[in-house]
Amino acid sequence: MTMSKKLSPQYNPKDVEDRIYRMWEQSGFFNPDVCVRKKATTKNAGVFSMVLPPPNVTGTLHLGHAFETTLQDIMVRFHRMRGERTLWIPGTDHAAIATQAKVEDMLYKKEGKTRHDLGREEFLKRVERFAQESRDTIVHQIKKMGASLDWSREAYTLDEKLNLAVRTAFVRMYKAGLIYHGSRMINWDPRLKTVISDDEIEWKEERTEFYYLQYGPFVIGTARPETKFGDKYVVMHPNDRRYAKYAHGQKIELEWINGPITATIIKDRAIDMAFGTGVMTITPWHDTTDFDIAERHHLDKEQVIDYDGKLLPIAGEFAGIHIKKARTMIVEKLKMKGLLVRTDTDYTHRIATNSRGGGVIEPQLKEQWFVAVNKEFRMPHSKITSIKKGQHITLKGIMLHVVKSKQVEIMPKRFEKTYVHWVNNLHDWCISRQLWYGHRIPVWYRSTDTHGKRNGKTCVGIRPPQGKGWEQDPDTLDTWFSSGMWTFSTLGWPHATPDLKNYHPTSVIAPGYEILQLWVSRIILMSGYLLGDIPFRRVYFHGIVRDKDGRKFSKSSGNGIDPLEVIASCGTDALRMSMTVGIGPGSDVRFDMDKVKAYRNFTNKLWNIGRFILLHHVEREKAADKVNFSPKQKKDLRELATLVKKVTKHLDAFAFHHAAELLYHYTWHTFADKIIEETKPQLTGGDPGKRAQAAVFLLEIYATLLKLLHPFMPFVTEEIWSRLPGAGTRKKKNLLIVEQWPK
RNA sequence: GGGCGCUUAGCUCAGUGGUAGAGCGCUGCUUUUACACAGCAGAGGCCCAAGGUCCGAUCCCUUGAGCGCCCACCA
Repeated sequence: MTMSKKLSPQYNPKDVEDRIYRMWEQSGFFNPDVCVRKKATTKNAGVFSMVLPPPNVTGTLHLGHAFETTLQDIMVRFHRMRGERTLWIPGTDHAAIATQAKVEDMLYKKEGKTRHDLGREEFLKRVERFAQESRDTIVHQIKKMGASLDWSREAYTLDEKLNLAVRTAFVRMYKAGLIYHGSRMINWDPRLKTVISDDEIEWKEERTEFYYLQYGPFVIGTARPETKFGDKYVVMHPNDRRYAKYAHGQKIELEWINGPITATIIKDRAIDMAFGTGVMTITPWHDTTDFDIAERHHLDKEQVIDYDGKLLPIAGEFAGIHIKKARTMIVEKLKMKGLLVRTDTDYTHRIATNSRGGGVIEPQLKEQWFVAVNKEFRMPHSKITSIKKGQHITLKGIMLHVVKSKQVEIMPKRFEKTYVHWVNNLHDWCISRQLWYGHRIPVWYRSTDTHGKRNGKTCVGIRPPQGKGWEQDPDTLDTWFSSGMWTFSTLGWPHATPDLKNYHPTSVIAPGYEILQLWVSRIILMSGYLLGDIPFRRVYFHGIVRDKDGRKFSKSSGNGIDPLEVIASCGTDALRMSMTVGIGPGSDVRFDMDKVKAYRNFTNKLWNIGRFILLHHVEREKAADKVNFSPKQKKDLRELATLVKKVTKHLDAFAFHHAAELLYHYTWHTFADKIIEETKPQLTGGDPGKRAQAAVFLLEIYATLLKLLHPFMPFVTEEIWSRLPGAGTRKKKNLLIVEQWPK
């Protein structure tokens, strides 16, 4: 009776959660090595391993992270309780461009300075400081979610350990010819002064004017007259009868923006005869399509816009003017010269912006480092089924093969199509960035001429070369290059560590579907080449958490909710349940505080069932260890056994929403509403033996429920568990986190 | 222009080839000694539309409508 007095009629998560989490941490059970040592599992037990998709150190976590963390922790706790050697690795991502942009922004707002005012070294110190603060906040938030991560293995994508992995990867891929330095069309952000990859682009619709210009005998259409200075090729379809009298290669004299020029006729099938006038001029330096046409016909390519977004001398009187300003001026001049035929005003087109900073992307022809995805190479080693060592293959080939052959299973299945489609259309991956925060490219040059042209020696190596005069490439690597190695760099690669041997390939990875291209596919690529292996057996994609009205959470709409606020008002267990029940795999979630409250009520219900049972605990003391159950009780226990089977089956199938709902329903509407109510007369009756028998019976079911509910609601279940007397046949009492999963 | 997803109770969403489910909300009763963050009772649905397959469809197939997302170099 004494214990029950301590229990208040309302469960108060604030009194419980931090204490319980500390207890788990001190127990060491988040670490599988400790689990083996303390006999919570064995050396030869099966393995369940997973990496936490590392959050960016750009600030704080949002409800999407809470959702993601919940799903993963459910898996991890389930597998740990099943006695598997369970490892879940935490960490954070330096998120090069996002973090740098954020710090630059703050620096400018607070001090009016740019990164160049501070210099590379000082600026990086600032970024490091910011990253460290973010990392602390994030770790705190993750712990508040109850995540049972092995903090002794925490990693950061910029750790020296991971930096070695990155350099090693770069060097190996370079030597295999899979990383090359070359001049290609890239996406240039004039604001952040860096290149970004195709996948970092965010397209925005924009209404602009569409101009029809007189170009000699032709009329051409354009939305961007400010790029047209260098246009000296006019292209049309070879089958276009309207222009049959013009021959490929024919020269035409015409009056253009800044005076007379000689244009050359080009016939190319890329032209859409039905669009506009069926004729266009090309700007090969600043447009992918135009570049391809120019390549096919060996045409000149001239830069028109510089890397600050200003026009170059080729623009004559407009040189030095920013393209934003230049457009109206140029249109004005065209009008004066009578070259403007007409203007459409309701033209919408899509402009590319940098999703990490918002700058408008200007395509440029520029030298960068790339990963060649379509280049054939000999597989250096392979654990992948039906790809042999020495076999000729491409990176794209590996990426497709492991998924199509189900060595990597994508769930829900519909995302497999997205993956395959994306990989099929994959272009070479631009991995260099003109940023300061990130992994420095492990390439050194000697003797550069005054124009910055490398006419001397190049050294690509894991360590700096010996001798004088070597200068390291100033650029850094795409943040996804290092996070693409996350599943194995965190386990110690390139060293052959025990962790790598024990826990790789990982069992599952559970990111949001929006990160399929950016991250998941990159890990498969990197792991496929560098380890000749799959990085994980399963990808379980979850959806996006939206607000009550279905909008995405974002800073601009000011609808962000801090998970910690929700936890403060309803507790972590309630938040976790609300992000589990009723959410189909891969579907988006609308966050609703009312739903959290509903599960806070459930948490309280579970708590009060415990209170009630403990109230009658004294009766149980007098009972024999083993009691005989009545036929009705046996029937109830059989029903419980069925529940155990169903819940286990659903968890194995990643159907967390089903498992949670079953448990919710059984606990409340079968156990509390029916079984307990039916047992009450016996429990409060005059026969002490029967009273004790009833208490044992209820405790039997309740103990099983606490175990089943633990992955979903770890705090309240562990707390109640710690107060329960030994139930049924249990001899020694463990922490619930390592209790054996019911069979 | 391709591809994908969604359309089920007032709201948010699960779900199944055989008379429809949850949470919240709503109505009525109950301050019963675990819980009012509760209990009991209840109202509420041509499961988007039209065809087809089937003994039988909300679930499978076809077409269409509305909404949403992803991908794509239309100047």
